[in-house]
Amino acid sequence: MKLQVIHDSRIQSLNDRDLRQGSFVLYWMQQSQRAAYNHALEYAVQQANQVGQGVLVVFGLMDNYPEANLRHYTFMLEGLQETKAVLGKRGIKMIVQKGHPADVALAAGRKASLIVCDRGYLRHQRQWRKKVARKAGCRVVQVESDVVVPLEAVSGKAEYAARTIRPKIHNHIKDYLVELKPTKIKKSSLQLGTKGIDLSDISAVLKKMSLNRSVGPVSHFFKGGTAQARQIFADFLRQRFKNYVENRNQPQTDDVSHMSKYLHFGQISPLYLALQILKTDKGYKDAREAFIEELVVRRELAMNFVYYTPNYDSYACLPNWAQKTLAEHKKDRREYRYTRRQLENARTHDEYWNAAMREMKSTGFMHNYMRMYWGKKNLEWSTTPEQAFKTTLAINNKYFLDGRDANSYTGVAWVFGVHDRAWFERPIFGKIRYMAASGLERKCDIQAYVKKVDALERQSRK
DNA sequence: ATCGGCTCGCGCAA
DNA sequence: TGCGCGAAGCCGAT
Repeated sequence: MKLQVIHDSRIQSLNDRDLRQGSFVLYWMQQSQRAAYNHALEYAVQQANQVGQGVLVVFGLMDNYPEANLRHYTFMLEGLQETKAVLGKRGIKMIVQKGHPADVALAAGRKASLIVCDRGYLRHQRQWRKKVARKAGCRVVQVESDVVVPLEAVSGKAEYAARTIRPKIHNHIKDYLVELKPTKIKKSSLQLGTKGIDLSDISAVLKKMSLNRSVGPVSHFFKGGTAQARQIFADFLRQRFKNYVENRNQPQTDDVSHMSKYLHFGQISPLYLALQILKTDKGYKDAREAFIEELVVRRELAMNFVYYTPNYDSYACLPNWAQKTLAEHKKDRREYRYTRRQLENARTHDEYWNAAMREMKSTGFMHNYMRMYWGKKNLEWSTTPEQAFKTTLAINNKYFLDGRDANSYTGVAWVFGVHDRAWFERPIFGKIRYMAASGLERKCDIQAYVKKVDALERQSRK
């Protein structure tokens, strides 16, 4: 049987240890929480087939995950439940165990011949993998499955802007837009004795966990899982894709893909989405290009940012020109100033901004165009830019299903000048790009957006 | 409705 | 070293 192609650039040994005479190959799943289009999983299957063993998949479910709350945990568990079931049908046992992910991986890996892990670009994700590689008694191999073009193949440094990374990505993208079909397994792992928690009742699992419950689930808007993601994306391609170019910056419409939350939890593969786009009618050339721009160029610029910028979550990550100009305007008079509480309660004088905040709280999502406006106003209405940065990131990560993503950190930093250029100097913002309510009125039907959010809020109260 | 100016720095051409 | 141009804009002039 022909092996599925996994480029060498996706595969990295994280330690120098050898394969061991164990009883299975362990796939420690953490970022890529899916059964399909998962290079780490397929690599593990290939390796297991070679030594005549099965693949055990383990996921570490942690109490009090930093900044996560009931909303995020619910969405994630909905996805994990499905992934476990789908893997089971393929003869692959998946267990979810409570504990710190690295500890769970190490414990499950004691009898493994080899540990395979997937890849994440945030600080803690990298630390966990490092720890497992250091302490494991066998070889640990990391397989990238979270971007279309592996980061190091694109660039070895923090890119300055979209325009600098764009040609570098397009130089390689063709090589990586290749199908990844499931490799047939030679030996089932379903008989392995290792026990995990029962995922059949998600609310029962959640009840027993220690976690922040201040923000409720949004399953009636967005349910977690690969099947849901595929369904939403298929609907997008069928109904909304034709409007994408015209409407993607029109917040009163819903002509967006809604994939970012599924991408964040690894429930859908960016490669799968890109390949689906290639299958669309060639007549939608502009929409195809615009979507690939968002999915690959901008998303992978965000990955590049967090990977090569150690302090991606602090104010000091901003470029010098941005910090300088904001410092020069620190003392400027602020006509409006709101506390974090006022902001979170959507109690500002600006009904457009309030609507954006309400959409975020009630659905776990905010239209992309409003995310920019929302962030820019946080900067305008905070006492200092440093405080604005902190508050914006905190609220972002609290309510968005895709909070704490590389795109969250990059999106917030963009508000303060990252990947952007200088503009006409004005109060508070200095040379940072400004956005105004009048711009919303000029460019979109912002009243219709407010009404849309009113309706969404009513729906969420039901 | 459309246009130019504003402004910084990267990366390429020379 | 010079020059073009860019993650989503604003504003005033025409």
